Amino acid sequence: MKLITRNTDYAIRALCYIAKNEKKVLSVKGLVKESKITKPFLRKILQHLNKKGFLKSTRGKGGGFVLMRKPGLIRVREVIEAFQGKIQLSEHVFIKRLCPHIKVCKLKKALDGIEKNAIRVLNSITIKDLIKNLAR
Amino acid sequence: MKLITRNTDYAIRALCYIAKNEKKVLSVKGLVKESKITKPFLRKILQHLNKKGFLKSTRGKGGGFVLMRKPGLIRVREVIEAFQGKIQLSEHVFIKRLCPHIKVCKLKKALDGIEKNAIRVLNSITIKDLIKNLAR
DNA sequence: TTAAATGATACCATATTGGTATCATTTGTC
DNA sequence: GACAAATGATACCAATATGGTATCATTTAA
Ligand code: FES
Ligand code: FES
Repeated sequence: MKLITRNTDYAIRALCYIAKNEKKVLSVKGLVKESKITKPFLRKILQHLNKKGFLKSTRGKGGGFVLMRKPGLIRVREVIEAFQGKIQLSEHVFIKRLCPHIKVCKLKKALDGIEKNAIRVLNSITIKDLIKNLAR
Repeated sequence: MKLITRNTDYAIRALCYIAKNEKKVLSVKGLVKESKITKPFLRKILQHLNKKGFLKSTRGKGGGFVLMRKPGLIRVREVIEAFQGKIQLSEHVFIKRLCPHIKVCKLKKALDGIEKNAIRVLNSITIKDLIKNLAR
């Protein structure tokens, strides 16, 4: 029951690294050295980030990726949702048929609350926030 | 990314139903009617609840299950953990190798906070709370 | 003795996640 | 134009977790 899958985790790291080198066009090859992820897997992740509008790619020799937006405008919540779909922790209702108790169910309300909190927190953090502390 | 799996969901419902009929020994057969779950699957869930100390079973003809503790002492968090293991939302650290940034990582801190909140909320809800509203 | 119950366990089906491989296309450089 | 270096698209495989079924053994009341 992880909030963040490996895909997403890698994606966030990749974005951080690209953000630290703003302006430069970074190829997968360059990123592989930093991240210790295999090349084909990282490629897949970057391609996805490209499709979802976080990165802009340039093809051909000397190509690579740059950020589409400023790091301060990329929210962790968005990255998570790009890879894992909308954050929905509160699915609890007897399979799919709508439970007759849903209006009064304390558990449902609790789960909704937890979800809301998670979304709020994750939405408040941007890539900029993450690279600030990582001195290295 | 659900906080509660089907197993757990069913288990909670079963506990609620048994709690509403305190004192009575309820067999799987009886519960099946109420819950619309198949018998073998429900059996598995009840057996697990038994092993984990939520229910006490009596075997043989006329046997079945009763609660081991008062509904007010059965916390939703415990039931979740009995089926899904410890609530751990915050796994984010470059696979398993401990990330060098873990001390300062804002994301890690955020995830920890979300997890803490979830545990707190789920720990505050008992089976008693859940059956209070379900008039039926 | 029999029927009704749970205990234990092994098994299968499905979905999700994690990861690899391959071919096609673009583009800078010689 | 040839070639190499890059991404695009896509198909595929492996591992794991979840959801669910089946079967045989054991206990117990009547
Ligand atoms: S029991 Fe139906 S929504 Fe909680
Ligand atoms: S980046 Fe390592 S703990 Fe967050």
